[in-house]
Amino acid sequence: MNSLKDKTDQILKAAVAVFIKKGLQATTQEIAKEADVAEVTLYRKFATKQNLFISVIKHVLENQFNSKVMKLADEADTEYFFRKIIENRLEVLSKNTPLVKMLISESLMGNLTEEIDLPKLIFTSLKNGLDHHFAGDNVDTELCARQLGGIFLSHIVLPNEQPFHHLDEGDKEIVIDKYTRSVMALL
Amino acid sequence: MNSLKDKTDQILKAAVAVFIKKGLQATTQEIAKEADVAEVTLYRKFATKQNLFISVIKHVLENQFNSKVMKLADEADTEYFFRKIIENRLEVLSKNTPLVKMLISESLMGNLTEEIDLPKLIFTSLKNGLDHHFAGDNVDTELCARQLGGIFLSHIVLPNEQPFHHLDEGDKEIVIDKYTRSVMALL
DNA sequence: AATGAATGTTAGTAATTACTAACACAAAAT
DNA sequence: ATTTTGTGTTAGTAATTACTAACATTCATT
Repeated sequence: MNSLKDKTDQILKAAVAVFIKKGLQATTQEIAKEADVAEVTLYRKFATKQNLFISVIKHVLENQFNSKVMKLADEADTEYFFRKIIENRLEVLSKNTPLVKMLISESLMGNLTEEIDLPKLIFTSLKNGLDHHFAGDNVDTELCARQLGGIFLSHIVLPNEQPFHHLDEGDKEIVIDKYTRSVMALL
Repeated sequence: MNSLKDKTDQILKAAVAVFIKKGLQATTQEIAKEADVAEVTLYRKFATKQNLFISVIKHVLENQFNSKVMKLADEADTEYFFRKIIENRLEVLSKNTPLVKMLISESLMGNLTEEIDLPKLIFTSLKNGLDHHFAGDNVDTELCARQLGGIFLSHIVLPNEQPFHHLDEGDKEIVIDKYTRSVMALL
């Protein structure tokens, strides 16, 4: 028999894995099995599947997608600022592609817009950083944020290997440079 | 009682509407009700829900997303070429946002990748046009296609009103111009 | 008028699934 | 030692849902 240690983390961890594979349609049965707990334990801790789902999403948003945009926004050099944002976000995204795919999918389906407006989160996180960096300047930060978001989305939605895994370091820098130039062309 | 005219179109039309709202999770009951036919009629014509779903998607892909990219690719002026692609695709997308959201969502969920690889469709449609236009030139058409795709995706996934509905014609041209410059910056 | 094709109606099956109740048990806290 | 807490087990309910069978009906064609 299992120990009596609190199973909450165990459940959350398993739920992430299962929700990534199947989205909100995943069953509590599957999750319980993956977590190696009784199904009822899951209900005792999270009451409903929907609630577990939301908990999982909040959990991963807090722990795995902390944006560096604001920290970088203090940087004086705009080109460097852009390059670093792009570099950092593509890095994070490439390590969480299945998760992000699921999040976007569920968001587009309207399965989490009430509690968590993911597109808005992405967008305003970028826009706030840009607003900070370009404070006082006459820059269309909304368009820039959209463009940056588009670059990231293209790497999630469009077909591709893990970004840059097929490139050596030199080529990778060239690509990020090009992205940077393309965003700067909006200014 | 209803006429005996073939109900196939009626069902397809209703199925589009319902699938847009609920994705593959929509029930045949809902679709039959929306189409004002008996549920069994739907099964007699499409055998399974999955099959109806695929039929619907093939139908809309053929009828509503005919790409102009190839036609424009003959255009000599690269800047004009880009501008026209962007203009046209954003126009089409803005008129089909809910549909495209559903398609992307289901694609990311893996509910249609076997039969229809939507990301690949989008990507290769763009890339083929670019390859044609830049034949012989040393241009990273893959990166360009990704960038264009990113612009379109940003308008689907990120929060925004219908693209350009809040802008007058002059502002709209400015934005498309900026997008064009940003893609040209990749060359 | 008779036939056939397309559709509707009614009824049902079998599987899934979110969620609950009741009781048993083990370990930690008191 | 007793209580409390966390968990497991078994059993179940009520709802949903893809899909089918059998038969009735209506319209168009001949």
